[in-house]
Amino acid sequence: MLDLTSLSVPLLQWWDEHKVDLPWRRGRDPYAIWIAEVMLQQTQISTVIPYYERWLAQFPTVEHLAAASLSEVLKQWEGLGYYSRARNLHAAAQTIVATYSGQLPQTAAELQKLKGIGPYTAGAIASIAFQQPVPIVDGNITRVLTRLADIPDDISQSQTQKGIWHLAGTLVPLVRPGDYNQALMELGQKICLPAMPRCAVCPAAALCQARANGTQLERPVRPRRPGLPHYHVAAGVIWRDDGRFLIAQRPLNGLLGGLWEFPGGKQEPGETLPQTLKREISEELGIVIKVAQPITMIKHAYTHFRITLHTFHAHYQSGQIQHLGVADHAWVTFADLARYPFAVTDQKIIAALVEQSRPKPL
DNA sequence: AATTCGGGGGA
DNA sequence: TCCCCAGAATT
Repeated sequence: MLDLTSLSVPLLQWWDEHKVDLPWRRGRDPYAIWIAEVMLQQTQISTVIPYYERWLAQFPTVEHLAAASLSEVLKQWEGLGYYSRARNLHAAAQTIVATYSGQLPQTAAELQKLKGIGPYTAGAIASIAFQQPVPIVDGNITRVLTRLADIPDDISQSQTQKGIWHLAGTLVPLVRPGDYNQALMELGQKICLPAMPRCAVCPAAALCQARANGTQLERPVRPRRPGLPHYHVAAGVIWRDDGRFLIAQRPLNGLLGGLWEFPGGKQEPGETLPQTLKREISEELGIVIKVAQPITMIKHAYTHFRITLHTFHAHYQSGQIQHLGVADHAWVTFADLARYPFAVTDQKIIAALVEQSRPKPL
């Protein structure tokens, strides 16, 4: 049987020499580490850094976050994706203030009771902020460990995941567990790369079973993903006679929950796009509109499907607005938009509107 | 156990 | 294009 128990020694030695300076490594504030770990869920470091800096400036403590409104919180998260993370951070902050006296719990088990904190984030906070010798497993560590132990099983299977977590648990050292966990992730990020692992400079190369077997590029084993469906979506900038236009807030749960948008929806078979828009506005808001000229067309890929978003000018005609498929609505001017959190596609619509309303050069 | 949640970066 | 990313919650 393979012996990886000595892994932490060369790994920590490598990390002490090569570790990257990151904003969340400059202090020991558990709150700041929590924010960083949640932002880093499924999100790359370079994407997170500017959001992290702005967040801590706006919400420097858990009390500041707990006291903020959901709109303020979503506005700070705007563009980062997986918006339930922001809603859960907000809710967990209020729990921490109300039932933990404003202090994060120190054990992984207690941390995991908070909204938005699962096995990874609980282990990360417990080991990095509180020096608890508990394991973590993320995408990087999954790749490193399936290579070190040359695990041939499909990592999407819960049985395989369980095995990887168990292996990770046997490797965590009692000294510097947080540094060790970060080092293992950074090894995956800098050395044990998905398509081109740099085995020649890897501090764990001598221990690596996949390297010995020549199977590095076949680890980890993932299932194939089917092709993504493609939808056409119509959205409207619906004008009222006083020069204001309509925006709507999406339901708090589900895709882009709580974000604002130009209302509309998916095209159904046999429909023209203007028909789609008129129908969706009727179904979601209960009003009748007249669709006018097209504004712009935007392509966007989500995790499980792709869309082409067609946006039109439109005019309010009749009916009283009801919240049939939206959480809220507002009649606004351009100057109002800065206060509302929008998804990236709708930010592009706004940019197109601004561009078209600017006087054209001759 | 499988699906649903964003958006960007890199090969 | 496709893969990948310091995953969690829901069904």
